[in-house]
Amino acid sequence: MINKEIARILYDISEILKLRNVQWKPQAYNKAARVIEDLEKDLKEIYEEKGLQGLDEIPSIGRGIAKKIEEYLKTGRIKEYEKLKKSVPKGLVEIMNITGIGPKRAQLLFKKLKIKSIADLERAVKNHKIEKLERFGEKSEKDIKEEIEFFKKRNKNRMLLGDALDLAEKITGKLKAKKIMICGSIRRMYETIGDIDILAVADENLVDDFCKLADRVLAKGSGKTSIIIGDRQIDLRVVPREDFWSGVHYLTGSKDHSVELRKIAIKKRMKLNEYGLFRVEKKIERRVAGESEEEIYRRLGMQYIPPELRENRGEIEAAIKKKIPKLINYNDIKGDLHIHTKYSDGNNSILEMVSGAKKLGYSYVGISDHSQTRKIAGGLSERDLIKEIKEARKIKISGIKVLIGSEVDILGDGSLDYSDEVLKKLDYAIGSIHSGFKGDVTKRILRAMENKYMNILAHPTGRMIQSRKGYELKFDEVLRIAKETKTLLEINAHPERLDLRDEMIKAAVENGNKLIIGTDAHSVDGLRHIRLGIGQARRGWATRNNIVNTLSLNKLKKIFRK
DNA sequence: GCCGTTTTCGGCCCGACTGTTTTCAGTCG
Repeated sequence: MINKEIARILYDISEILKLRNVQWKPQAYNKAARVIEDLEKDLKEIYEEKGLQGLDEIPSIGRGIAKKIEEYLKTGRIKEYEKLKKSVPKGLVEIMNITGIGPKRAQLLFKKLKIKSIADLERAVKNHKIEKLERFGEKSEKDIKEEIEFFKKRNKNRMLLGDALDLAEKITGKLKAKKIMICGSIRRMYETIGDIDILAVADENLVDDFCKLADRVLAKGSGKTSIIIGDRQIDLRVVPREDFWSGVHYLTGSKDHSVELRKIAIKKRMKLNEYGLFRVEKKIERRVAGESEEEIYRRLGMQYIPPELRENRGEIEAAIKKKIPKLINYNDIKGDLHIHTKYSDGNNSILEMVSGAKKLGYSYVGISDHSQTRKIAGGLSERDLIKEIKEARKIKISGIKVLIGSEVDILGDGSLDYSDEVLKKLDYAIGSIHSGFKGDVTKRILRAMENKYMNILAHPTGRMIQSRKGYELKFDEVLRIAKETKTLLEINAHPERLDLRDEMIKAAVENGNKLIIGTDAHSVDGLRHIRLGIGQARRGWATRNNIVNTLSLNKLKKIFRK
């Protein structure tokens, strides 16, 4: 997608401008780059439809940047960018990737020591040239040395939400505090995580105990401590009890959301920071909110905004108009229907998976092993499937009903991997694309949805976070036909998938499609990932009504009859 | 460079931590 390329250029321009001591513009370019990165629609498409005007209408993009985008779309380059690149030594921007080195220090290093790459910097450290510079010293040199080492082995990939959540909970589990909460992008259930942010009201020893977990301590203060574990940064902020919720709000972000709220506060002659919301009168500040997040939003004249929506993607406007929907809750799910067992490529028996589901408090559970063509995943022949159906039908555990389904491959021509005769014996069928990503996948999916036995379309885009882009899909078409054929769209909660993505869930919700959250669990442990799917659903503005496995089994069965 | 119920000009979020400082600049999130 061209958006990523353009965003990268704008980021680069922002960094170069910083190096050149240009005021304000770097922020403007940075903001525009972030907006473009997050944009659903292709810039090329927008430009073809509405021209320069269309680009200008995108928030944070004005005449200047719109013209540059136009130039890039037309010619594949931006003259001013080429010029800017030549104006600073290549590699100087790279140096700013070293933590602790910003534009000012990068410039100084270049001016005094002719340093224009990380390799140069490393040599200078070795020869103890840095510590002699003004405003540098022994400690700075040592820090830079460590940061270069860290930079080299740093895994630049962000963590998957599932992994980050597990790690964060492991850390908070080891700490003793009066109050403690995981904030940041984890609390927003963003699909990938950079740093982990934790806020606490301290017990004695909290900060010391936290530092004992560290491989490296980056900063240790009474309010803010940063450590590295493995190749991950974890920030701990400690606040007095009365500042806990304003602190949580601040640390949850997103940054863009907070900045927007602060601007609104200023217009109302107030000030928002991590200590609360303050009314400012004659230079005297009086706290008017901060006991709770609800209070902060209320005093700003808007509805409460749940963390999963705080991305400055329209939620603030909606909250002012009191149009924030009541999102699905984390305890609303009554059953999980995307589950694998030993019959195909799962690790546990049907009985073990059902017991695991029962422990989660579900009232029903569905088994869905792979179909015959998926040999690599232990796909079941028709005979084996009939055997599995028999076994599943025998399982009786009080309080939980067992359904038997299948995750059936959608074949190259859009037909399903079992005959209708076999599909008829199942309680439900999930259709999946597992191969042939290059072809016309939309066509295959549309045809498959016409099959009256296919109730659910699994992981609709086929993407794997950070490793596979997913197939080209005419999503509007899929939404339309899914609605027409009463096919449910899955929100796959597997940590590597989270498919549908948040914006697509929102589009589905707006279009009136019904959705279902499934874990794709291959073990009992995998069942707990349902919360990732719920988080994703919430990020897509989904309510209970949009998600069918919040319904009782009887109501769900009615939906299954196509 | 972007943006507008104080503004089409003049603002642009806000505070913590660190090192080298004698009151602060630079960097970070």
